[in-house]
Amino acid sequence: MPRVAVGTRTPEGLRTSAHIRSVAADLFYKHGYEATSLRRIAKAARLQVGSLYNHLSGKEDLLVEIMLGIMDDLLAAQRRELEGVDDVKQRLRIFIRTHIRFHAERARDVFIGNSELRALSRPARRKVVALRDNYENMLFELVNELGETQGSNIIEAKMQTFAVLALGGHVASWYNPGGSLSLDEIAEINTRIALRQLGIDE
Amino acid sequence: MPRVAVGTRTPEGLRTSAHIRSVAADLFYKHGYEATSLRRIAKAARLQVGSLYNHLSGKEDLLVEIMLGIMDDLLAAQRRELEGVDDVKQRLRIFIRTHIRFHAERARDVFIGNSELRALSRPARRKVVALRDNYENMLFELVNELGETQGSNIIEAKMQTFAVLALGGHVASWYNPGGSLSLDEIAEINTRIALRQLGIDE
Amino acid sequence: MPRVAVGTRTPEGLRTSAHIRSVAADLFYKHGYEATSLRRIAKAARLQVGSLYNHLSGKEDLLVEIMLGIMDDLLAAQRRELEGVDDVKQRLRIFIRTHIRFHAERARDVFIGNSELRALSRPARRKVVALRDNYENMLFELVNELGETQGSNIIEAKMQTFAVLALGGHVASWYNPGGSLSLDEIAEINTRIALRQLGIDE
Amino acid sequence: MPRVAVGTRTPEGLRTSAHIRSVAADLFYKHGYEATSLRRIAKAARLQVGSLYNHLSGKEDLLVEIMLGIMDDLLAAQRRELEGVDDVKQRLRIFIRTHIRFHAERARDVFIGNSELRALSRPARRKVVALRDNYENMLFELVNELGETQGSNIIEAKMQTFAVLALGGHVASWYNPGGSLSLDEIAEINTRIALRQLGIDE
DNA sequence: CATGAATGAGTCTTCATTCAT
DNA sequence: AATGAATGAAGACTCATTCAT
Repeated sequence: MPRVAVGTRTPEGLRTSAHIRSVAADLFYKHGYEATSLRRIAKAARLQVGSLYNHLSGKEDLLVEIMLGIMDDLLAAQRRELEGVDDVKQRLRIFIRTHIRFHAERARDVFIGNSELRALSRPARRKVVALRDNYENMLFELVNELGETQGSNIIEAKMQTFAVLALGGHVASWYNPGGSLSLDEIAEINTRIALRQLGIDE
Repeated sequence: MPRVAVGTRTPEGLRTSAHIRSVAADLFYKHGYEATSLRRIAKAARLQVGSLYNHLSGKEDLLVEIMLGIMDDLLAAQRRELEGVDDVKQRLRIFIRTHIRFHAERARDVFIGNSELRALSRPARRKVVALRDNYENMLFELVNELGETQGSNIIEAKMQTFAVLALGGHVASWYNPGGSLSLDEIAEINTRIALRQLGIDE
Repeated sequence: MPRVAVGTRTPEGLRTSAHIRSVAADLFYKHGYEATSLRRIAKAARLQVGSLYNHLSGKEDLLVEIMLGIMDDLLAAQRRELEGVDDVKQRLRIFIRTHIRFHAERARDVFIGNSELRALSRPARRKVVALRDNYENMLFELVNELGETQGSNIIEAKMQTFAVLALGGHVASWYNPGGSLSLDEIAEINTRIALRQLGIDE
Repeated sequence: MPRVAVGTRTPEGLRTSAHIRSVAADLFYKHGYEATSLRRIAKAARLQVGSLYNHLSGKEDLLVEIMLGIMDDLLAAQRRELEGVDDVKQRLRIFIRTHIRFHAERARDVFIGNSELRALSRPARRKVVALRDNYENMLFELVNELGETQGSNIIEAKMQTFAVLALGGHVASWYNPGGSLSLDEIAEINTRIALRQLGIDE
């Protein structure tokens, strides 16, 4: 179920709507949600401020859509990649690689997602947090399973889960497509780093 | 050289001044710098907004002081702990433990320091970034030395440096003094996690 | 000459047009003209805001039509009821009863007419005021005639005219079809009250 | 207990505060509450819009203070005038005269009070309505007492109560200090009109 | 030092209206 | 006729900052 905008029925309007969202995400990424005014977004989208309201119901809309969208996509990506894989170690490897890769590929939105949770109103935050907990649990269970089948390697499951997740967030905070390392290289290296934390060093 | 506030000569004023800073840090931590108005700070400090200006020269002051202060303290802590230690592996272990411990103990300010860089004006940001680069280099060099003396363990020095630093930031983002694990336990566990990344598993 | 709307040629359109006006009057009654936006009217009429302009030339249109319409109808009602009656006292009795009854029956529009005069633009206001003066004069002359033929009863013709008219307005402000008194009873009682003011107590 | 403004402690500020309220009442009277913007009020008070907020906590404040103030004063005036008077007919006469006189003397605020009830938020409206019910009851009881002691004169107590109150409102809607009749004359004439409604014609 | 008050630019949002489709 | 989208002005309110007292 795609998250659609308010009152955009024509293809033209749909493009405008998407454009606004893209421009807004850029600005949120660069300056932060609170520091980004609708004026600025409107100007960047070459629109009057009031016109924005044909495409959204309020400033928070823009943030909520980014945050829910990124979590929807992330969960979907993991489910897709993990489908049909049974071996725990293999699932862990895939989960982490997908996690890192996604966090690099979608760095902008992922970064917003990680830094602007506070800016959400309570009900919106609840929804986002639910998805994040969901995601965190997927990894936590894998780490636990790993511990049960390979015992000695796990130091403290919760904290190691956190550490892996944090690595994704950190990659998102500095990844830049024009850098000296390719996306594949970054994914590969950081996957190995994360696996090492879990005691898997190959 | 201690970073002092504007117009705080009397001991009473010094207390007020410190109180304002503490209250401000709490609010920055909870709601973010941009989302925290001077009015809110004034109310929390039981003052009128105008009175704040007897203790600071502007809103940014509060942020700059936190950010420079935390880096000063962090660098000082590392220098103190590392003094007289020569063995690379030992130095690394100490650096990481100090890093994690500091990030838990000073979670509030460290978290602000990590999330509000964007909010700084250019000149202030430059100063803070210089200190952070400085700090990053301390670790980077240790990681490199480790690689040179123990070769095979290092995957990619820069990225592993980042990974360790990120771990501290992440600890700061969830650490809570009332939690089920003690500060020592957290420092210990996360130090082991970080060392593992670097191929040191003991 | 009936006051018709802009661009309502088809029977379907005429119904839409009337529907808008009815919905608008409801909202003006409940929240006042200034506090009622075209958006709200459109939503209540299950239309888009832009579509309203197929049926009216501007927001004021809606108000002007109500206000002129109510005065047209009121004047017409009085002329109809008074036709062929010659006796002054009898004419007065009929005028007042018709006045009260009309103000209860048409409470919604009458109330709008009394409270939103200020909201009209100057030219529109002039037209409405002319009709109201016209109406006021009908009663004023009756009161004067009464005074001339029955002398002592009139205290101050102008003010007593006002008092009677005000009674209608006040009935309109609280009349509710579902109340405990019937329309006939209300008309009867308030007619007696008004006549008493004029010294006619029977 | 006087209803005071927000944050006005200096005599200078108090004067500004009173000035704002006076200017606002004028504009509410002339154009209505909804049609009066804070911009307009600020301009009329020779202030910046933002400065208004040193003297009030929001636009509604201005309205609430007028509406509660007028009812406080009206109730106080009646209590003062009725003090020590026992005879029902005499009390009624005094109540009505005071009612009319007050409605002429304080026409501006009384008119606002009568026309802007809808504009109030629910909690504010409740407070005002409670006072109005209170006042209405004072008269209703007098009318009932009159009916009990002089039977035949009362047609329908509730409606006659309304009629008398409405007369005050109507006087307030047209009274103008520069008119041809003095305040005393207006009070006298309208008191007689109102008493006549109640069957007291002297 | 603290305060109440002022400023002017800014915040998000809503307004009536227009118009191509 | 109806719609989605645009406009530009205006809405109430908050902001960081200044300053006389």
